[in-house]
Amino acid sequence: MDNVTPIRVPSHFEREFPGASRSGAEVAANLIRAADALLAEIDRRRRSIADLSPSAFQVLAILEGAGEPLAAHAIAEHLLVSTASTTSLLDTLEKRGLVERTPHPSDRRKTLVHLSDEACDIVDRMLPQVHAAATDAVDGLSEAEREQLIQLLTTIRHSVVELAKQEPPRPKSRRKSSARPKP
Amino acid sequence: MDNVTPIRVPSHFEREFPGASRSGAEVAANLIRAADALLAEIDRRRRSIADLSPSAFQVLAILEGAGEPLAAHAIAEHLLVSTASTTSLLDTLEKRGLVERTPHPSDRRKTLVHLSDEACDIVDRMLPQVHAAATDAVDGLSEAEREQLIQLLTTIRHSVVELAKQEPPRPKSRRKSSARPKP
DNA sequence: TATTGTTATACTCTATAACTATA
DNA sequence: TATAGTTATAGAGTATAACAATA
Repeated sequence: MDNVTPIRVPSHFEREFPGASRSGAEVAANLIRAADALLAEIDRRRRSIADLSPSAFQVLAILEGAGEPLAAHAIAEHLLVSTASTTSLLDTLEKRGLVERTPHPSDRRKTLVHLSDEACDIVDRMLPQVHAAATDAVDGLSEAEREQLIQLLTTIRHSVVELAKQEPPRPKSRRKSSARPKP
Repeated sequence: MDNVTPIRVPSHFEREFPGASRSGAEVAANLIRAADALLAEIDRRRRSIADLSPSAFQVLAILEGAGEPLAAHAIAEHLLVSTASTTSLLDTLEKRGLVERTPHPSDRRKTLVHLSDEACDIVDRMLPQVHAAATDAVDGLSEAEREQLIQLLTTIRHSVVELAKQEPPRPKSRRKSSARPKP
């Protein structure tokens, strides 16, 4: 009935991919799947409050976190998307009555984006759900294990950030497994 | 120069969100960010080989992993998307010369999807890159730490899978921080 | 000249519904 | 009646390029 076990990689893995680490592949698979499951659960809870896309929620959260109206380009920078994409997101939110755009008082190039009362209400109900999901997700871990996990994940993130600074690397060979099912 | 440190949550967190766990929020944030960084690096490496979307790569990987042509609905089931969406993905791949569709010999409702030689070549160059990313990402961890990490992630995934079976839960209150900047 | 925001256009992924052909 | 696949349509997020208004 309880079928959640570690994702494992077959023993011939390192023969098929010379230079690759089997435990590395297993860590990667388990990391990505765990994060994916958690994100899906968070998204499910957010949707139980309001049917908005993750990006739309993010815009609301950014505005709420700022505690004051922001110019559109500031939102674009937080989201790491283009200003044109942000315009499109804000159009959707404005149509739904969740944000309002007003001219900036001193710089007439800018538009200030405000949260509506309904949007504030959505964020106030959404955040406890999100944090409850995180709280429940780590229910099976001791405080020591949580801290250990944070450290291990940070080590990985550190390595990946370093990799991202380099060239996409040298090609490596692959040795195809000999026996392959045939049509 | 090396600025990757654990993501932390402010100390007033549990006051603002009664019932939520600060360490849970920290674990969640670090988990999601680490997975996101790794996925971005994997995607970057795949794109250095061929400019295809993650879904398109997944179709190729599914077909390669099967070792034989698959019917379209089988691909849809692996991808967890609708058959209509799969048709669209296959259309794109076919236009690029990466897959070919042929009629199923015995069941004339079905279409068999084959990888082209070019697609096989792309997958053969792509997989070593993906596995090298995973290998490099865990470079800083001992084998014992890797195994420990896999266990911790599996515990979390287990909890989340259980949560996903339940109703999206009871609303919880939020206590807004007192001092808020004003426009 | 640089910045801000919008429009126009295009592309991807995804979905549902309606439909055809086949089993 | 059920299954396989396609088409039609729609809506989301995202991007680039061109543009207007303002600094």
